[in-house]
Amino acid sequence: MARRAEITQERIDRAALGLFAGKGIERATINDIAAAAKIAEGTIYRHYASKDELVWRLFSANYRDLAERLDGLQSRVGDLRGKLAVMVEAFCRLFDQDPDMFSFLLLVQHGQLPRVAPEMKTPVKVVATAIERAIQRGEIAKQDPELATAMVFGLVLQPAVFKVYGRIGRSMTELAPELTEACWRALRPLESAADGEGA
Amino acid sequence: MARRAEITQERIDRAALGLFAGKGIERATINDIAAAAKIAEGTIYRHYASKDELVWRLFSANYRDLAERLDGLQSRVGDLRGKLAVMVEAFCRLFDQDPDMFSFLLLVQHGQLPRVAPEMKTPVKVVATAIERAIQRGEIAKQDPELATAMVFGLVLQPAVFKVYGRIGRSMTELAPELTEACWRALRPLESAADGEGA
DNA sequence: CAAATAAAAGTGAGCGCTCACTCATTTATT
DNA sequence: AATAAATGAGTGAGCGCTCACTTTTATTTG
Repeated sequence: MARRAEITQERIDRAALGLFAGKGIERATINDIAAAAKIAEGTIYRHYASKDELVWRLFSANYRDLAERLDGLQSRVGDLRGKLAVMVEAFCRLFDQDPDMFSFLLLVQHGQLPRVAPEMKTPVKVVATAIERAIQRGEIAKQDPELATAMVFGLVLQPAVFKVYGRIGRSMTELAPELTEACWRALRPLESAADGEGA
Repeated sequence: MARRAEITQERIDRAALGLFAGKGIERATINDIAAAAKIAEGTIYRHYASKDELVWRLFSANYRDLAERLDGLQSRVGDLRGKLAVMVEAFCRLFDQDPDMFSFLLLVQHGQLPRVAPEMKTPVKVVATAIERAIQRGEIAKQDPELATAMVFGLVLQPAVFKVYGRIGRSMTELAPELTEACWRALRPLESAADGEGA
């Protein structure tokens, strides 16, 4: 059993995530990470071939995980309004639970996104698919689904960024209903489904 | 006359902006910048005391400039709807004109924002002030102005990010009216001002 | 005006330092 | 005893920055 190694790897991952989120990828050195994880520098290389691989694994695992989670929730609901509600809620809850992870994802996305394989499930694809179907179904107005996806992401991510900078006091979870409402209004729902669920 | 120096400085600025936007601050070396500007490495230090200062000047000058521009336009219009329209339009136009600058601003904001003096005019403050006044005036529903500001920024910036990644084909300028509309809907306008200006 | 002088701008080899990565050795697990 | 895991001093490439020197531009002088 490689129990010892597992524990060590988890310590590395946690330490790295925190440091990356706190001071950025480049400014967090392998030495910093080793110190924070209370292991030796060389040990990190028993678990990862390079710093680059560490960053990539941390990113891709968490990114895929988020996508998987959102997709699981979304698939249990029929209408886009409901899908948005559960996904925004889940995102906000996860953010409040582990802000470091989201700082990290936001921070490295620019460097790592180009690496994601085209077939990988991503949060963007999950939301985009839900929106496309809602357009076909006539639940929301006809529009560019990519633009609609971008707007939904912006509507949720930017408040998260503001929160990271301390510009917003309330927790993301508290904001979730408002954000869902805002997404819904931005997407120009057509008059047919049940309206009037706002706070 | 220091004409020569001016030209050189502009070459440095342009080269740096492009490289920073393209490969990130840390991965763009002073050597890269000098090569792209077709000058010697040491010359850069006749104009900037350090790489850090170069980054900061590039950021703060452009950031302040954007704020100034938005504020100038915004002040000529009375209602929030109109203010948003001109600001979003201007932002989109500037983005299309110089995408590198926006990639750069988006990229470095995390590192540089903590440095901005509290009294400095920023795009965020300009928009936030306009929204606060519109709430007081009863033009839009009562709500957290910081959250509203975040939503407006997300609604415009995230499509810009998508555009940078090639997920959106149309130019930002083309999208401006749609984005303004989306902001307006997200902000929950109260029924009183003239509606029906959409595309 | 040209020649002489001063000042500014540009150059690039080299320096010091940081940091990702290695490896011979030690410690823990089976 | 054998294998796996951890250690940390050591290594060298890469980078920001310096500085002695050259070239260009501006100013002064006869």
